[in-house]
Amino acid sequence: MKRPTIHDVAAAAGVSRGTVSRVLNGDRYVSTAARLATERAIAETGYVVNRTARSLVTQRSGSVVMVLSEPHEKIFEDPNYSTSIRTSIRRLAERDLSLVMMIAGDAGDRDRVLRYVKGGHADGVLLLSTHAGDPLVDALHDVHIPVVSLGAVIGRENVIPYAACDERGGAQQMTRYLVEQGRKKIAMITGPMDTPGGIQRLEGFTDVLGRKASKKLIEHGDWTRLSGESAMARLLERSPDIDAVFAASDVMASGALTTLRAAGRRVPEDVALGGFDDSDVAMSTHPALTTVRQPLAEIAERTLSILLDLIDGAEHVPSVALPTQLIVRDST
Amino acid sequence: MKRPTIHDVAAAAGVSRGTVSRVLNGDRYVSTAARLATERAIAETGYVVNRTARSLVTQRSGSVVMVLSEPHEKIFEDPNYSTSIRTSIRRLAERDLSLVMMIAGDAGDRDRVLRYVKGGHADGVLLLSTHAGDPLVDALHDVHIPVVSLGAVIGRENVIPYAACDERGGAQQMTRYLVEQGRKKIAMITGPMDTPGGIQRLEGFTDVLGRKASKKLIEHGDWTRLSGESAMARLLERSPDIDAVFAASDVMASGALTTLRAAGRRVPEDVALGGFDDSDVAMSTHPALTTVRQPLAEIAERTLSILLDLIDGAEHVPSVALPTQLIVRDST
DNA sequence: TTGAAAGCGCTAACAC
DNA sequence: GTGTTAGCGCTTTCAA
Repeated sequence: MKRPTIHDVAAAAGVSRGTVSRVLNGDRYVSTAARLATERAIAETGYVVNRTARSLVTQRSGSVVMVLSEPHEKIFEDPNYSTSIRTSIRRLAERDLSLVMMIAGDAGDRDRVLRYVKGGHADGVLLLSTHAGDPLVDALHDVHIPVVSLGAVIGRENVIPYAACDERGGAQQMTRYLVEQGRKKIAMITGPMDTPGGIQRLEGFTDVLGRKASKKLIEHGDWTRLSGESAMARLLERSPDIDAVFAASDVMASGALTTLRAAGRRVPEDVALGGFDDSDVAMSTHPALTTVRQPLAEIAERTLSILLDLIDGAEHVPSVALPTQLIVRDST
Repeated sequence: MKRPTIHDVAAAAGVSRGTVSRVLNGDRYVSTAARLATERAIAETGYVVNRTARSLVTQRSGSVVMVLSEPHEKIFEDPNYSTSIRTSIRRLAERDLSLVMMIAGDAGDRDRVLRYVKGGHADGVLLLSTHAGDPLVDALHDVHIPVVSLGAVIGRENVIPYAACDERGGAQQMTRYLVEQGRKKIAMITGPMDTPGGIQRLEGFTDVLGRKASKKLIEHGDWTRLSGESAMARLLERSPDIDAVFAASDVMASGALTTLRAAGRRVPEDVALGGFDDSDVAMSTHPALTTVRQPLAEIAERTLSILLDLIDGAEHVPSVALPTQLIVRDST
């Protein structure tokens, strides 16, 4: 049999389609009798609203797009995505909103996202890992749709609200700790310099070290394990007497660890190694990584809250930066 | 200004809405003149089709749901998800289908998924990590919607088509290799026994070892690192003279490694350690893990192909099991 | 408090 | 080849 429509329910309940719609949407102008009859009819017929039809008239899609702006290959290499995605799905589901995932790695992808949003198929956009200068950000903003970012969008901090950890403060914690441990020559492996984690963790590093944070002691990675390995190799070649390294992510730290070990350096005896994120890998390396924990689940929660507020019509919602925590393990 | 509709385009092009619809949908009965005028009008007005309106009449949603059946907390702990999700999004986007993600951890979740699908909001369902006996599987099957699973659904192998690696063969490869290396007392840490990876990798293990695969040498984990640690501890306590361990996943192997090291066992000298998946962690442990590579990207591709064929109306599409490859590193 | 009816934007059948 | 038109299933005035 065909799927029952509001029409069938109305017939079964002996009321009009308008009334059925009213009880469906919790309108208060419905008599108890009509409501009861309708509810019974809904149960009997096994009726399920057709969101498509509803969307057509309400102009609301009932879904949110999550845009992953990382180039294809690297997406998800970062273990941090997991928590964010899980949290987003859950929070959205509570509001009966669904999560549509899109990748925006190249121009074609960005175009697809834009068409999708312009087509009115999303009530909000959740940006992940957006790099500075991404044209999609402004394009999206022009569409006048609620947009939020998990982690700041460099250069658009004031136009796209976000929730993030205190990147700079976290990096300061780690650097200060390394200094307090008596380390004299501390190097850093940063993330990409067009991401907040790349820029701000380096800022925190130089905040503490001042002029001791010389160019020679800084290398850039791209968050991958492999980039950590090679950055560490360059660092070691240039400054063999390094006695500490702060990698801007645990994954890169794990890469650096491989290089250090291959070079015959003992960790932490010869070189102390610090990571960032407190992701799963931090526990699986040997020695386990001293790292900076960022409250990922809470960041995701807050990001969603901002988006939902925006969708509910809030004009402007402030961004938030949550405190990090230094987790000392065996690598320092 | 309001978003232009097919009506505006028709007016601008000087044709009827029907004609616009025809060029939009690639109908062949359109004169070149009309087509050109329409295309120009589309460009001029910045028109984007409203999929909602289209869905309402075509009864097609233009999206596919990916259902993650893992209990909430564990989702994504498995690094294998990443590749699957990425591949799915990409393949679907090529067909202009979008990917909606839903979690089905508890009864309420399953109900939501079912309502969504029954509501006609998905043209197909992609199952991930479904456990044996999951009631959602049969419920979904009853809805008569294309359903495919990434990895077999235990107990429903013949009703839900799937793509997977040759789980059993892969486990045989590893076990045989361990035997060939001269290991005498080989233990195994399996996955959950209601998943294909849990069951079939153990089968491969016993296939090779025969009665030497005694109960004493088998422990069950749940794919997490922690479960690998504790399973290893139980194994060691029961049989201190173990000289090899085959963990059904790299993540669990990395947990086992921690326990082995804490117990003073050298890997691989005292105990050889094999994993499964060839995920990122396999390279980040020390020593790097010997493991069984499963062609994740291809498995995901094939899964999507099956689903798309089904959506295109194919009656029955055969499941596939792709060959694995033994990757020898330093842990054996 | 309720019913009737006008669309939301699009596709597809039909007539020309 | 092309225009016209009848819905797809729902919400939301407008009257009553």
